[in-house]
Amino acid sequence: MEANTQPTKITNALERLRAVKLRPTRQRLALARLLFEPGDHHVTAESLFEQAQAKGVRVSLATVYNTLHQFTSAGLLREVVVSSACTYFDTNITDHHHFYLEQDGTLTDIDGTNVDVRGLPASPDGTRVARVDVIIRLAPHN
Amino acid sequence: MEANTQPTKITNALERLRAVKLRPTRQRLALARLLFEPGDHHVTAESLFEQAQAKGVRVSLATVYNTLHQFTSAGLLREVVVSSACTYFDTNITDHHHFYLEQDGTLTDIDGTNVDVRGLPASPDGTRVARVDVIIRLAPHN
DNA sequence: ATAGCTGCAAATGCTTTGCAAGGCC
DNA sequence: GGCCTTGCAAAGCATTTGCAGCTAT
Repeated sequence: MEANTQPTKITNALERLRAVKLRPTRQRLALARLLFEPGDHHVTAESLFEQAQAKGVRVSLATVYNTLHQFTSAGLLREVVVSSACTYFDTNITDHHHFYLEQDGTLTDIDGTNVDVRGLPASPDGTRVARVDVIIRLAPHN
Repeated sequence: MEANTQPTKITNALERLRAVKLRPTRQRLALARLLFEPGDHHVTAESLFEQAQAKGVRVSLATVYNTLHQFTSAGLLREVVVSSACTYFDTNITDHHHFYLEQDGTLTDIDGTNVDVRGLPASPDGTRVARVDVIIRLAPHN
C-alpha cells in the first residue's frame, strides 16, 4: 500500500490544497484532514459528512459533495464506480483495484502492481485507455 | 428469483419468459423481443422505453424498469455498473468485460474467454468471488 | 476589494412504489 | 375467479444548483 519512491509525499492537508491550488478554507482543510490523515480509505459523501459532524466540523452536505468532486478533479481522490446506489471516493490514487462486498457495500483495495490483465483487445480507433478498473464482486461464502 | 442455466440457446421471446416462469404479458413479450431479437446489445431503461415507443409498443417507463430488473433477477440480463449516472443492462450474459467510452456513454463487449486476470489475492475470509468485472475506460484520441 | 466559497433550500434526474384497474391462466 | 401485472402519479434518494452572505488573499 506504500510506495517508497514517492518524490514528495504530502501529508499535510494545507500543503495538499496549495499544491492543487484550492483555497484552503476551514471546510476544505477539515475534510482534507479527515480524508488524508488516516491513510488509505474509502468514503461516500454521506459517510464523510457524518465523520465531520462527529468531529464537530461545521460543514454542509452540499459542500462535502462539492469538495469531493473538487478533490477528484484535482487528482487528490479517485472516484470508484461499483454501485448505482451511491458514489465512492478513494483516497488511494495509485494504480489498484477493488474487492466489493455487495452485502454491506464495503470496498477493499487490491494493490495493482501484481495484477495483470491479459488478452484484452486493442482500444477501438480514436480512443485510448484512460483506466482499467477491475472489480471483484464478493458474496458471502456459500 | 434464481438464475437459470440454459443449455440450449433460446431465441424465442415467449420461450424465454416461460423458461424463467415470468407470465408472458404483452409488455414483457414486446420488451423481450426488443431485447433479445437484435442480438447482444446494451440498454438503459430510458433507451428501451424509447425503442418501445418508436415501435408503437404501449408500455410505461415504470414497467420497463420493473421488467429490466425481473429479467436480471431471472438471469436473462446482466446489470453493468459503469457510471453513477444511469444503469445499463446487457443482453449478453456470458462471461465478458467492457469497454466504456465515457464521452458518450457507449459500452462495447470484450469477450471474456481470452481475458485473464492474474495476480489477484485470495478472497477475504467468509467470502467468495461472485463476479470479476473488468472495465476499460476509454477517452478520445490516440 | 474581490474573486472564490459556503450554506441552505429548492431543484434535478433516475429510479421505486402504492394502489386501482386490467389481463392471464 | 383469483392472482399477477400494469400504469400512473407520487414518493424516494442521492446529488446538484441558485443565490445571498461570508472569507481568504
